[in-house]
Amino acid sequence: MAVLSLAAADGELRFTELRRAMAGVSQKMLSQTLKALERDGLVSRRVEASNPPRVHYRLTELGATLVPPLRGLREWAERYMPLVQEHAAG
Amino acid sequence: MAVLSLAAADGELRFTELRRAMAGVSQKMLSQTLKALERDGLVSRRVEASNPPRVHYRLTELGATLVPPLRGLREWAERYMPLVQEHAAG
DNA sequence: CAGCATCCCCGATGATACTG
DNA sequence: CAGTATCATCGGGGATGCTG
Repeated sequence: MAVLSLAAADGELRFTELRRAMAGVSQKMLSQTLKALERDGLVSRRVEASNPPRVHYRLTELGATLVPPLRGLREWAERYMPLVQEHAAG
Repeated sequence: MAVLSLAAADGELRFTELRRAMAGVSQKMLSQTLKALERDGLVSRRVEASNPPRVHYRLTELGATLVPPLRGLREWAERYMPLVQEHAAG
């Protein structure tokens, strides 16, 4: 989800911008997720040494390769999750 | 993963066949997962009343729509996970 | 064979508070 | 602003044993 938000931005996003883009995700989880994505080489992190500091995230080339498959899943969910929920309910 | 195994079989699979196809998944989790997939309308279940009983699973039409996006993810993983692991290690 | 029931534990996650 | 640290919870999931 963070990957898709960064892809949609088509460039860099700051931490707080990501938080806004991903409502319902706690700061802790977003922080952990970004650290993991960075460790895995999918996202790169750039710190702007101002006051207050600004931290910018962007997809790496490797991270960008993940975007199409993730989009496929999200599109499936948007199209079919209503049917799934209907079946699960009834 | 169960969905992809069923798709690969292009028909029905019995419980034990699914277990074999998905090494590393406990019986409990496979059972829970299949029940959830059935509840969600992605998988259908057919009980052959023999002794011992045989239970067959197959994808529904809705379940089949999920196959292409899942294949996309799996293909990404096969291609790029080695790079991810290398980055995470080094 | 295909599960369900039970026990148990650990790790993921939230809430809250603190920091450079 | 962009985190880290600490505490508490709670549920996912393994191990095991039983059953129609």
